[in-house]
Formats: sequence, C-alpha cells, structure tokens
Amino acid sequence: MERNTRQRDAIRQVFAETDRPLGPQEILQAAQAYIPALGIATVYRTLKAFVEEGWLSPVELPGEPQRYEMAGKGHHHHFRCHACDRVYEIDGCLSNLKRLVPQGFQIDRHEVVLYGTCNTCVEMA
Amino acid sequence: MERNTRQRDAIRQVFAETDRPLGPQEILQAAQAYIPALGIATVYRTLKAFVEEGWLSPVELPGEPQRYEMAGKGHHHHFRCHACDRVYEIDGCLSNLKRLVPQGFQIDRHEVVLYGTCNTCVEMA
DNA sequence: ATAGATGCAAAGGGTTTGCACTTGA
DNA sequence: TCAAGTGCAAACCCTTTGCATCTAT
Repeated sequence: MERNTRQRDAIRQVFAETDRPLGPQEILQAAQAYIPALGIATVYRTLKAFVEEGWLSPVELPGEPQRYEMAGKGHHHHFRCHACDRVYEIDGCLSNLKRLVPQGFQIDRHEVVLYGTCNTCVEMA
Repeated sequence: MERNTRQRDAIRQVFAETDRPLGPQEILQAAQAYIPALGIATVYRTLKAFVEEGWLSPVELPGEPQRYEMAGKGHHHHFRCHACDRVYEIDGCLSNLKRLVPQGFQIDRHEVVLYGTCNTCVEMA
C-alpha cells in the first residue's frame, strides 16, 4: 500500500467505528456510507493490503467467510451469536490446553470459538 | 436416506477405512477406487444425508472446506498438524468456558482447534 | 412399477483477476 | 505526469440444484 485514497480512508474509518470483526460485505455496506460507488473488489484488495501491512488481522471462523479486525489486540477469542450473526471479542483464555494433546504433539497456537446468543438478542427474546 | 446403493456403500467404506476427518474431494477420490464414475454431486448429497441420518458429523476447521467424521464419538476437539495437514481427534475438553463470556451471553456450544506438529512429524524433524 | 438415487451440466455464492479509466503524489 | 488504485465484469472455485436416466425395492 502506497497511496492514501478516499476508499482506504473510508475502510479504515469503518474499523475505527466498529469494535468487532467484520466481513467483506459488512465492510462494503458500511464504507459505502462514505463512498457510495465503492466496489467489492476494492474492499477485498484493500483488506489483503491492510493484513500484509499489519494493520488488520484475519479472523477465521469455521464454515464462514473470513472476517477482519484491527491488529494488535493481544490474545483473545471470539463469540458468535447465531441470532444476529455478529461476532464479539472475548478476552481471556483457557489455561490447561496442553494437557489435551497426546504425548509428543507440539502446540503452536489454538482457536476457541464460542457459539450462543449475545446479550442483546437474549433481551429481545 | 432410504436405499442402499453401491455409491453409498463405497462412501461408507471410505470412512470405515480412514480414522480421520475427510473432506468432499478426499472422499470422492477414495470412493472412486470402488465406483470410478462416482460424481462429486453424489458425494455432497450423500454426506448431507449421512449427517441428517446421524451417521456422520461435520467437522469445521477455520478457513478450510468442511470435513466429516463418523458420529457417535462423544465430545472431542481436533488437532491439525501443519506439517502433514492431517487432523487428529483430541479427547477431553476444557472447563470454565462460561467464565469467558460477558454478562448476559448464553453459550450453546464451542469449538477448540489446536494447531501444531503431530508426534510423527516431530520425530521426522 | 415407481419413487429414490445418480450423473451431468448449469446455476449460485463468495472471492479473485484482467483491463481500461481515474487519481494521488 | 504516470504508476498505483479503482470499478466493472468476467473468471474461478467450491457447493448446490434441475432434470433426464437409472435402479433398489
């Protein structure tokens, strides 16, 4: 990434306004508030560039399109609400992961995804 | 699922021979040893039917096509070796998941995926 | 006989790419 | 100026679906 364009500013702005992982379509819709003619291809290209630049981190949930969040948040996991489809960040982690793996296995990293209903959707039910 | 066809027998046979989660393409290739003309659409339809029937369970790993394993194994998670790409089953689970989520969130289920090097690949390194 | 299952090919949905036009430096 | 960036549309990949044919019961 070398130039500062209105499109990239708009996408940065969307992440600055929203504190949860976003997918390409969500980003497109939010950023079109600033740049109505913004195209989905630009969103994909910009996301890839931001990840390479280290400003965004990919968030991969099983069986779903990739999402992105601002990098540098430290170790955390995610909660997905299956009522509103939003993904929330969950601070904290589980300690005794190592005891799960068999002898001789080495763990580099882990992912934990919690599924359920978020507080907003619980209240509406 | 109501009929027993050669195609379905072949797919069942593939799972009986292999003790790790398999994806549609892996299943197609392995089952074509028995039914060369087997089509990918039949694989997808049969997998879906086996899941509904309760004979298979889907295994979703972040950022990868869905895999399937034989059902009835009890609660467990998965370990993915990034040297050989195999996925292993990990028995046991983590307690205290509930303490991670904020007030008012309800957890229905969770996924844990461990990434690292399996014992076979550790020895080869 | 006949409804369920199959195979092919076409259609979908999400992501990537080619190319001419636009724009930031 | 002029290469990086953009928008559109076509291309891709994986998965699903329509439909004529086949087959297990």
